[in-house]
Amino acid sequence: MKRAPPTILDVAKLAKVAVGTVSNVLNGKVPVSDSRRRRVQKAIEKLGYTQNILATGLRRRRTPMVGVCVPHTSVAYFSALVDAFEEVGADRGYKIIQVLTRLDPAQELDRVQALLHYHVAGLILVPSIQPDRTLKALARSGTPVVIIDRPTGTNIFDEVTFDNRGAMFDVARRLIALGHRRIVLIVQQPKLSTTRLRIRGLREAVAEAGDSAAALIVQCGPDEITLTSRLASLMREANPPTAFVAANNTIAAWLMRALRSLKVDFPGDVSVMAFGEPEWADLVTPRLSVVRQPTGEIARMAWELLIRRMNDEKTPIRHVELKAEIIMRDSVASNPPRATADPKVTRR
Amino acid sequence: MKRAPPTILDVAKLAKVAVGTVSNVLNGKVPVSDSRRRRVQKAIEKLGYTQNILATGLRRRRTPMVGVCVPHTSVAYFSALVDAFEEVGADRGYKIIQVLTRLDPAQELDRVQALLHYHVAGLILVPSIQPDRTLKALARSGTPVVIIDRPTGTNIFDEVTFDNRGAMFDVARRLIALGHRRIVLIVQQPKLSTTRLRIRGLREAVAEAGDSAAALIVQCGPDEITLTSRLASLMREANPPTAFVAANNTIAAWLMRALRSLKVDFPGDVSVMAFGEPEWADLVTPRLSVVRQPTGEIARMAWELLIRRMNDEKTPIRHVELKAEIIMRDSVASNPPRATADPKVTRR
DNA sequence: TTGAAAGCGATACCAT
DNA sequence: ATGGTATCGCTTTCAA
Repeated sequence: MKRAPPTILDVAKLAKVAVGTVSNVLNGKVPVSDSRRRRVQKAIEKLGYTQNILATGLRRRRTPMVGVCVPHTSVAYFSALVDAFEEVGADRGYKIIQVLTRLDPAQELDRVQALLHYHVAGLILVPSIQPDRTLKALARSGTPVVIIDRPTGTNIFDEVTFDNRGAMFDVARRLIALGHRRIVLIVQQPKLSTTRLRIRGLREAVAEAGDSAAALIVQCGPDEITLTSRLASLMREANPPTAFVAANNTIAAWLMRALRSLKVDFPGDVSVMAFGEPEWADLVTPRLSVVRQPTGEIARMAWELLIRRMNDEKTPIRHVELKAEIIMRDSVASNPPRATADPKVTRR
Repeated sequence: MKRAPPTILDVAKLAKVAVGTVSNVLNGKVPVSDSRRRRVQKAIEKLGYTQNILATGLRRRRTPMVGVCVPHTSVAYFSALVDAFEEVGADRGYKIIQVLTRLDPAQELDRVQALLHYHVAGLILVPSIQPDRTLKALARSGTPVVIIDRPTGTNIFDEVTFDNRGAMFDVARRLIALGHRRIVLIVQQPKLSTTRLRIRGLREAVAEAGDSAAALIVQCGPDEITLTSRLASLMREANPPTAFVAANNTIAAWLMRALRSLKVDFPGDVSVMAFGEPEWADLVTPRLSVVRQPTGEIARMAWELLIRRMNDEKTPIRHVELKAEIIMRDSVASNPPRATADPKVTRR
């Protein structure tokens, strides 16, 4: 039963006007007399006409959609971002579509190029470890872009990030104040700009504490098993770490399972923190302390910058850095453990 | 520095061939002599030419992208599906894009129509509560579609679902065998086809158990607070329920927090189960028992059906129903609680 | 095989 | 304001 969908020409014929007039009614940019406008609208209604975006896009060299590119949706932080953009981006008729870049520079380039080939009006990107080629393609295309979460170190795009260095610095300081001296940061991708900033923050805090404190960076490997075995050997060392910070909720989950299987008690023997706020943070025992990233704010701000840039390609470039919030729960305790109410259990 | 991107015409000129020849090289459908083919390829290389999908799509009335439409990404089940499709769909040059439908029939229609206007080659949809208009639009468009997760009750699209009725039936049976007599199913959307099937499964199991057993359906409302207050009054009743089943991980998290704030001990006083397998299922105490949906299989099967239909629009319609897996962990216990190893604690 | 030319469905400019 | 028409970049006959 499917016949060819009606075109603007069909509408024009039925309304007895020129195609240009129909186009003008559609886009509401050029004035059209009331009588014709009504005729056109009636015809559109009758025919069930809908615009062919491909044709429009071909002509206009731009289609009304905005791409949001994130690595995965399994990391709660990213899925929160995606949901937040959907919430915020209903504006002005832009349609939002997501593509997944999978931590892989090649796939990132591929997916972003696909979006560019569709001549999207704008694009929001969480860059991968090695985004150079993607960024170059983006710059060459002239498409409005807002980079989020991971600073590129360049000054060619608007950016909305949050203060990873500062957050990690604060976290480390608090751990140190609680008596922790060997702090481990578990990362997935050491080369990521955010990872680097976190490492820097950690090192700074440790340096501030003097010789007694040390920072360790552990790369977690691709799966839980690998992480577990790394932790096992780490905990067997002479002077094992007493505090762990996981880079995201996935690693946090691996870490907690690993600690349990290794019979390392937390927060008794070690303290645990994570970046991101998964829904289970306060469901587990002990409740997980986290660095809560301002996803809603990031999305709102990024969208705002994107709109601005889509309206005026040459508005000055802005880099916005937001603050994260540290939420301390039971998974962090002092080290060595302090005396409890029961005097017999006193240690130290 | 951005000049107009090269077109097929530029390539043709540089290679001194007709545009049609370039097109033939590009699509590899019509044979082209080796010498010209090489010239064309060299020219493409030199110019950095890339096809304009909008123009191609306009001509072909179809673009090489496949849309995946899910409600949210915050429900682990959906984000797992999205990731699985990305994994599976790298095939044959189709690009996958996601759109979010937000549990809202209007937004669903809107987003799906946006995809249709781009003349996507195919579409995978988790339908909303009231997908009628969307389905109609889809059917009219003639676009290959595979429905997943929620059966439509129609026979116009391929479907890949899993056996919600059977899974719920089995779960209820096991709970009943453990002595539970009042079983609560907490749902978000009572009208959803999957919800209905689960309710049916629950009712059947309860009926089988005779008069002693009862099924309760609780609608959880939009947030945790609402659910908590509903549960509070429920637990105050004369004959409070002893088993809860949550429809997804979000509700499971709400439920667990609610029970804790109400000081209801589980699995002591009540048992808890959930549909879906969030990463935290075995991190919480007690470890959460779940119905694990076969996301990978669903994605694989759906993709296969979609490819089949994209290649042959009139292949017979197939409905595939997969089985879920029930994973029992500590959150489910017998009721009333059985004697423990310690004889003094024996109850009943 | 290859080249020339007719659209695909819309926009935008140019007269009127 | 309105109608007519060139044009966007590509695919696809149709002849040669």
